[in-house]
Amino acid sequence: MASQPASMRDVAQRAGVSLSTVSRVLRGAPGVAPEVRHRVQRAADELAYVVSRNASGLVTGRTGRVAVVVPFLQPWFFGTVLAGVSDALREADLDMLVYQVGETRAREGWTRALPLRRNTDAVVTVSMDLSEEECQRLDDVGVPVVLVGQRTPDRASVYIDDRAGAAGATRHLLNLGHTRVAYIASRSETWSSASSRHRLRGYEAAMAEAGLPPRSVAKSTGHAGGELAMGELLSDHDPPTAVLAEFDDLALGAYRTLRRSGVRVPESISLMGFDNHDTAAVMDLTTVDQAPYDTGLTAGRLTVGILNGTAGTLEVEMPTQLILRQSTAAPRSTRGLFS
Amino acid sequence: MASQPASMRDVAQRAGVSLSTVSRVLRGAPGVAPEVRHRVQRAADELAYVVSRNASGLVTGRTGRVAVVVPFLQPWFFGTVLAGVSDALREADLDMLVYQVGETRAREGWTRALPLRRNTDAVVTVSMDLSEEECQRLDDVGVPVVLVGQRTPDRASVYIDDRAGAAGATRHLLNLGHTRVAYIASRSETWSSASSRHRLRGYEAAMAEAGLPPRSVAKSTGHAGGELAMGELLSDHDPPTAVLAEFDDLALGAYRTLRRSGVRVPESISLMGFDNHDTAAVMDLTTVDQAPYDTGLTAGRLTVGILNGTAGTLEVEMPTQLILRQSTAAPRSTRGLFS
DNA sequence: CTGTTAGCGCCTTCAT
DNA sequence: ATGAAGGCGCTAACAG
Repeated sequence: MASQPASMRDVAQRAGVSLSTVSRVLRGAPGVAPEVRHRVQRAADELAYVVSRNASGLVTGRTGRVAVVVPFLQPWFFGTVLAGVSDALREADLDMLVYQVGETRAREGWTRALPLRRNTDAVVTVSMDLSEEECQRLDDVGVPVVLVGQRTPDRASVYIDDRAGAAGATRHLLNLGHTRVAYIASRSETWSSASSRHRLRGYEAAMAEAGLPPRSVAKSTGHAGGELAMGELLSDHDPPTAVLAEFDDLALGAYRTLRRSGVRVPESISLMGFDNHDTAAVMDLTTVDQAPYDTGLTAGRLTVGILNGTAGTLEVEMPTQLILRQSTAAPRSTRGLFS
Repeated sequence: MASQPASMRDVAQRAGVSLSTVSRVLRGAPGVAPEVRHRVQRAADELAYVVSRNASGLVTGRTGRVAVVVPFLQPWFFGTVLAGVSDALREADLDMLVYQVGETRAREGWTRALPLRRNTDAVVTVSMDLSEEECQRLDDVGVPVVLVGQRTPDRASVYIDDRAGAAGATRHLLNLGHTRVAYIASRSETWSSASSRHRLRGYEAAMAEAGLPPRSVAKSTGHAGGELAMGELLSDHDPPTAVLAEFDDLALGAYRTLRRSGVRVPESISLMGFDNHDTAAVMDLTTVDQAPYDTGLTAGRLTVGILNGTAGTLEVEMPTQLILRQSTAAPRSTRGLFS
């Protein structure tokens, strides 16, 4: 039905007022008699009228839309961040445009390929690990940029302290009495993320602090990587009694190898992940939570704040939280703090 | 830099042509001399100019944007569907607007709350299980609606045959030689989804066909529901030797109960899920794949087709695929087809 | 093949 | 407190 959706003129006509009055009412602008305001409101409702952001944006210069750029959409993590961003934008009545960059990222100039220029009020990037040059190219679109999952000085960003999180996780294992604590890192052909580097450093720092030698393996990504890495660790001369993985996926892969080898968790080996993936809960895996939803929410609100000129701090560090489950325990042979 | 982003006029000036020529070039419209076309293109590139969809949409009546409405953004499933939709829309140079309805769904009139009216060329709903009335209200926004994960006669929709999928899964278990095959369903306080009902019916049909009595339990959703349901099944007089769960999450919960009870999978009980969730792979869970990415891709392309008036069939049924893993086997005591 | 003209629907002056 | 005019950046007819 409705071959032509109602326009502002229709509302004005129906309410018996002028266009400007309707505009004022719908925008919540002051200077309209309550009675009139009411009448217009009702006329708009009856016609199921909605302001065309297109048209209003044309004149105000604001689009009422925020672009969120993610490398991939599948992984649980991004969906969760997006949920947070979405909720925050909703509060401010902004729409969310989602761009999945994926493999095109490699290609030079993905930032140009996206029709960001005049179509967005702000850009939020999630885990994009942008170089300074890429950031500048984004600046060129002329809208505020908010970086999620990446800390960059003097830029609006929301991130976790990967280093501290990994160090805390390592200390948890050390406090249990473990002395041979190994680390499974990921390795990608294309590029190593800053987050990945920070976690490794956190582990190394905690080990150094305890005066213990670090031992880390990096095979590939995904649980395949975890499986292989754990295999290698098991063939060490003195296999570790505790293993921390860079993220849950790796830990689950490692877990699989352990199960197959008949090594019991946590009796013989304690295993820890990072991220608090859904599956970690099902598998009773001790891990580090980084609250991606909250990160998204915070980033969304920060974006809104910047747009409204009410933003305070531009750099927000989100806390990480140790989630204790059944996969870690004091080593059998050694006496730990809690045994 | 660029206090004012370049407009079409700037490009025209720089290329030494008129506005319409620039417009034609940028739109790929015919009737421009190759040489001029080239010159304009270059001018646009140099100014990093991007057409304002806002302005062009105002006159063409098309926004260049498609809204995708999902109940939630977190679950793996939706991210995967969105990835497919995103890729399809990208092919057609359309932007993707994402709306997470969440709990507001319950509230009357969520379809009004969304600024869909003049801001979108089409609406794609994912697993929204819309009532006829809700569909009609969506129709009122005056744009094509594509339903994903829901089959509704005479409406554009992309869905899987849940009934056939569940029946096939059940038959797999029957073919292995199982005769006591139970089903774990989900139960939500708020509403039962059509998909949920169809899967149950598929199971029942397959059992009936084999002349066996059905046995189903429904506790709650999530793995908690699976844990409880499996507990109940284990206390049956004649416990099942095979269990099919409505979706992987339930199956994983059930798996947890089995592990705790010392019941071995698949030696003592075969366990099957549905959906082919990430975790199912890690857990070696036999399941039914429904290729959510392909569903999204198909839905996206269908949407584009409808917008271009080149759409063929409006109802697309996506195939499901049995994924055989280690969690199902022939029953120990009975002789099955393959033992 | 190219340029000119008239709006698209709305917000913003400025008058009243 | 309200209305009338102008223009945001672009495309769709026309005219040349």
